Amino acid sequence: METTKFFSEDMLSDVVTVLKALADPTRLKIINILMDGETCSCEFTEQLELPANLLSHHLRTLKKANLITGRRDNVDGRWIYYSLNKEALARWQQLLGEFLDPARIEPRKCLCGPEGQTAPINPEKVMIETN
Amino acid sequence: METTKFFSEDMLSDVVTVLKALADPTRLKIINILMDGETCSCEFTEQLELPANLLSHHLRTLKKANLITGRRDNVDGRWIYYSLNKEALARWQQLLGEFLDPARIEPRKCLCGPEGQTAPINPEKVMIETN
DNA sequence: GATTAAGTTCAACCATCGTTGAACTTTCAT
DNA sequence: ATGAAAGTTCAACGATGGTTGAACTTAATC
Repeated sequence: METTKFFSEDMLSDVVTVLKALADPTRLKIINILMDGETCSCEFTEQLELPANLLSHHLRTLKKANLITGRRDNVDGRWIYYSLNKEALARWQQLLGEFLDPARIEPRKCLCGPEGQTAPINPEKVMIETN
Repeated sequence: METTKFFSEDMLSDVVTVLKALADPTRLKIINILMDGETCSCEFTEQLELPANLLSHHLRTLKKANLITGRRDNVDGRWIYYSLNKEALARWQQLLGEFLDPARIEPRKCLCGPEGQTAPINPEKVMIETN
């Protein structure tokens, strides 16, 4: 008997990648800053006080998780602007919301242990057996 | 000028703890199995094919994140049953859902870069200046 | 072309984490 | 008490990941 899988095996890897990308205080702050709209890296270094290379590393991690995108400045190509991937965010909000949904929890109790053997929780079965 | 914080500083650590607890394929599977209701560890070892100590380690991580609870069998105290912490799950579903909400993304563009200096995006301001 | 500025990449370090095997604890059975 | 079973804890290993400083790329300026 196999449990119904929520995430397919190939999707599991993506889920873990995104969750790992989210599981860092600096990157959570980056995402929150990006909620204000397209942002240049000067705001990151100002608000996060990170060296440029470390900021680059975290942005790279978020990029690999497909959570953000970057584009170069039209006037001065040295500058880069970063934005949240709105579609990806919506997708993960939805998927994680469904996965964590407490309504999915079933009231079933495990019957394979000693407790389930000696004290069945099903009242109907008790009635039938005692008839 | 400071960005509006979504997670308070003390809460940030809890968020990271939960996200790190979730960011592992085995633990995601454990959570999904627990969606079927209270479960003894025999189901875990059967479905996950993990050595007992490794399973114990992952359950411990989920416990520390306050995502699951355990209780001993009433008949045979050697057995332990695990359940999802429904309230915690509901709370994180809510919080992560709000945090990731794409509706929070504002359309603002960064004006501090070269692009913003030479080509203002505000049409009104352009009208006024050319008048 | 040389120089400066914005970002990235690289190598190295250190901490964390998943994994493993063994020792240990707790609980029940004989 | 002795022994077995269910879980936990411990120590060690290997891999991953955040951090740092230096070298490198790319792009604009002189």
